[in-house]
Amino acid sequence: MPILTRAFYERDTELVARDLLGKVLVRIEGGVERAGRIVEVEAYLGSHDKAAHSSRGMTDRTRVMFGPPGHAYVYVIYGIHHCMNVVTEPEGHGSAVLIRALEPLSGIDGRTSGPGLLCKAMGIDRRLDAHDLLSDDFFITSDPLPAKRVRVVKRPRIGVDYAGRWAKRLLRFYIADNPNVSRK
DNA sequence: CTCCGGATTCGT
DNA sequence: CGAATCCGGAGT
Repeated sequence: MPILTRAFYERDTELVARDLLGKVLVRIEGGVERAGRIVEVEAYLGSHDKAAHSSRGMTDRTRVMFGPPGHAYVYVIYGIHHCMNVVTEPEGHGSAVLIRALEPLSGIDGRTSGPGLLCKAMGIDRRLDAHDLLSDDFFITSDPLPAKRVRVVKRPRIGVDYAGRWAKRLLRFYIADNPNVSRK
């Protein structure tokens, strides 16, 4: 199972988002391995994207988004849940891909359809913010099985109605007919 | 320092 | 449809 390289992440964010579908997110903690196939993502294009956290400039929280690609950007939402992103494009761009749903593969207890739910099921929290995904305990690999031909659905991103015209962009991607997608 | 609101989820 | 519940970010 080859781990995705820095070069994979250091590309156009929409391409990375699309290519992450079908890849496998792995978290190993205390000898326990948890893994899930990525079936739904959203692209946040950079500081010009009004729906992206980075559009408010670099702050303590968003510094990771402006950092080098291939790192996790994990933040707390509504004081209750965590959301996980992977940083994309060259350092300084402020772009990332939000992981929104997984198909459970191994070691997973609980639901994985939704950004907060999958973080809970995978044991992902703020301690993993800024964690390098080119590491041996938290990474993304390509599918160990032969790549399937999947149809990708494009929709507006969820929960960003405040972002004006950016709310209309089709930057949410998911695998068609996959039952683990958070919503149709 | 205070105040506001959120890339969500769950229960009514 | 409203509550839960914390913290980042903006303003004083």
